Amino acid sequence: MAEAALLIPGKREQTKLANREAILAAAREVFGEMGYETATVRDIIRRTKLSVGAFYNYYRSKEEVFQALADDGARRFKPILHAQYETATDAESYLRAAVRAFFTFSAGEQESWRLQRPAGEAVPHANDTPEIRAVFEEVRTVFADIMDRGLAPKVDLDYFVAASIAIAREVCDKMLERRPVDIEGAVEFTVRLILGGLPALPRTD
Amino acid sequence: MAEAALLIPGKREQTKLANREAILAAAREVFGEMGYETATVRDIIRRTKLSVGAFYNYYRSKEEVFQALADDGARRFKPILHAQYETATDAESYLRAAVRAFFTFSAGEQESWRLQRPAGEAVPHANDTPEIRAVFEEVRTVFADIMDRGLAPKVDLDYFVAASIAIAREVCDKMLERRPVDIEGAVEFTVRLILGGLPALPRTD
Amino acid sequence: MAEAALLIPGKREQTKLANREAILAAAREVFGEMGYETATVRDIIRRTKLSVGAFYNYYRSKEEVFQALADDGARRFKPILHAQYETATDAESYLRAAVRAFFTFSAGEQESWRLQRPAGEAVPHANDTPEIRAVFEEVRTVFADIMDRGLAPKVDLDYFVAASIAIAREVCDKMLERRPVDIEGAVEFTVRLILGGLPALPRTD
Amino acid sequence: MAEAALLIPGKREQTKLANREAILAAAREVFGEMGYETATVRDIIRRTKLSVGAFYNYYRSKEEVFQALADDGARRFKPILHAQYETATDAESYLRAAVRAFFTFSAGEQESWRLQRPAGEAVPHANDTPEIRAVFEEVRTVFADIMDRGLAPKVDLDYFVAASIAIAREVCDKMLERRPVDIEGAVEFTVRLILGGLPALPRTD
DNA sequence: AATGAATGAGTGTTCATTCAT
DNA sequence: CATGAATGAACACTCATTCAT
Repeated sequence: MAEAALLIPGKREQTKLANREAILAAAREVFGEMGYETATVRDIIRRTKLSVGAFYNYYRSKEEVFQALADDGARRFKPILHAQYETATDAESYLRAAVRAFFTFSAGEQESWRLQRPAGEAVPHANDTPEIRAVFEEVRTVFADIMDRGLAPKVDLDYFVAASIAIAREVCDKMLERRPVDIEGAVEFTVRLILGGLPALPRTD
Repeated sequence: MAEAALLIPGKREQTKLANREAILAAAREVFGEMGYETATVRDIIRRTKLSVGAFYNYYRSKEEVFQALADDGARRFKPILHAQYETATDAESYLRAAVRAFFTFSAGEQESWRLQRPAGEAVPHANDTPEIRAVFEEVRTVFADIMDRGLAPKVDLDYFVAASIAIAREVCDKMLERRPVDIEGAVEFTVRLILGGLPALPRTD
Repeated sequence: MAEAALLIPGKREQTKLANREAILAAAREVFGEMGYETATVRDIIRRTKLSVGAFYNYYRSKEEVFQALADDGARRFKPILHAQYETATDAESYLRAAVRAFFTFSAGEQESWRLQRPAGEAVPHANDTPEIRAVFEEVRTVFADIMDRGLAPKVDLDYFVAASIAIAREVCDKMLERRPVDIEGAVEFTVRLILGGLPALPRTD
Repeated sequence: MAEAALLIPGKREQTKLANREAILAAAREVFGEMGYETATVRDIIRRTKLSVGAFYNYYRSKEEVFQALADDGARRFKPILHAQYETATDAESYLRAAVRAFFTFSAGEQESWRLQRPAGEAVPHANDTPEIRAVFEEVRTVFADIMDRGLAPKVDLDYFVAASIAIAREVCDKMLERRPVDIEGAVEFTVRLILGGLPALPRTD
């Protein structure tokens, strides 16, 4: 029985997991709708069967659940992104696959992160979220590799990656505002802008 | 002496102006460093020789300084932007001038909007500031005009403008992080990426 | 034991009730001593074992405790007043019973509403409290009825009721300042003044 | 010239006096409309040609102007009241004259002290104002004298004076709410109620 | 004297976090 | 572990009063 506990989770462990997940889901909604600062812990647990106290059993702070959310996104997205690289044959096919993965992922996050921005608050583009940072690092690594292997001209990598991600993020935003959501159109636009611009950039080699 | 009073502002008037400016400057810093929600009025006046009460002599609310800040930026930047358009002969020269103006302006804003992010808060890219919105509108108008006049291929204007601004903003950010700040290099990179990508984009005509 | 839980309230429930009552009592004192505007929420909770935050667990605002206080008084006093009317055989016996009820009630409110006036503030005779207004309405209705039934001469009802209540209130005040508190003497004085004066008043029929 | 200064006031003294009076008048309005606590010094000086600073040249505090207001009323009303006593031949004629004087005075105070009560605030019946207290003392003295001289039955003077004043105040209030304001009717009602009730009161001799 | 900007303690209220049950 | 009442620092904002001009 003690061994079993290590393998199959007891009811206790299951509820614990479910609760963690419930809080995370509620937090995703709430942060999306109101922004980190405006959202209160009570707003989060209200969308849950749990109590304020329980919240603190699962996360040490409001801050922590925010990080968890970000980490969660990164954990889910990074492998997808890397898988694209493994199977890609050239820069274009990698980029297209990666952008498509990102857009699909974002569209799937539903209107969760769709915001209804409070007054004049800064849009939580969450540029510095571990989630985005992970993506950033992955893309950077991949492009560095691609350029190293001579599959693309060498350019200012920092600028290029930052710009590429910015394009993707912004087009993604606009895409999600339209009905119906046209992922393929947005992917095409993004990829062509990035790759079309690439050869025109100042070389660094 | 009595006549002079009509022409040159008294010391009082001068201090008042200086105080207004001091609060605005402090607010620029504070909002930049902590974001609108996180920043407190006390944070702002702490960087000032003034008291809480004085803050409310100059601005009716925290919200109002924020707006004033935004308006101020828009007021200063939009004419510059439009002037470029008036003297530009083609899309490229306009874009180059506009981007250069934006980068120079931003560099001039010093490290005011330089950030040292608090905890896990969303970076105030201030996407929705009237300042940025004004820029956005101006750029959009200009590009619509350019495309109408056949000086550039017709593409999805919404995506294109959003992406262009995103590129500029992001490259500008990176540029400001480097020492020395190389405005011309950043301008060149930005313009080439945008205009290089433009012909590759899906046409809408 | 489980069954008992259904019948007798848990300790928690009891403390909550006690706290509500404590806040109400403290508020009664504080508003009595300083008036609504002057009294601060902190003044109230200071007379309590609770914290500022707890106050807002029980009442949504300073305004709400004030209303609760008023409603509480009205709820307790109005039925007493009306019961007197039901059992009274003539105007005098009703009036005497009602006045006695009011004086007894007021004496029972202890020195709660006893005041030790701050600076130059208007004494909160609380003329406009729902409590008093309820009394006012009740008395007015009864007297209208009495006059309609010819049990008393018809006079200016507005003046008469206002004057009667003013007399009662003022005599009550003075009564409470004396030691020992002589309810019967005060009742007698009040009733005789009102009913003695009534026949001398200008008729309106 | 130095002597003249003692007799006829210079321009300086005249403006000073006028300013004091202007503040007093504004304060009367403002306190009447908003109540002592709610009214701000700025509310007062705003109805004046003066500045905040000037306010403090004439009165040391908000509190002081309130007192001054009360004293002013007392100073103006007390002589009128006493004069009635001097010329009165019996209790009734004194009372009638005094009440009429009071009602006329109050009606003359215009809607100044007519209030537009803020939310649930205690009505500033200003029971404890020096003005009212002066009246109270005068009436008390006169009635004590009248009873001593056997011109009226001896009753509980404290109760009687308090009740009489309460009646007058309340009927005055109601009178001022009606259009047209009928001073004589109100006087008649008040006097008859008081004097009609007087013989019925418990004797103390 | 007159001005009105400056001051800062104080107000009602919120909310992340703790802790007794 | 779960609960939700308790806590108190913090917030935006007000206002009587002071003080440099």
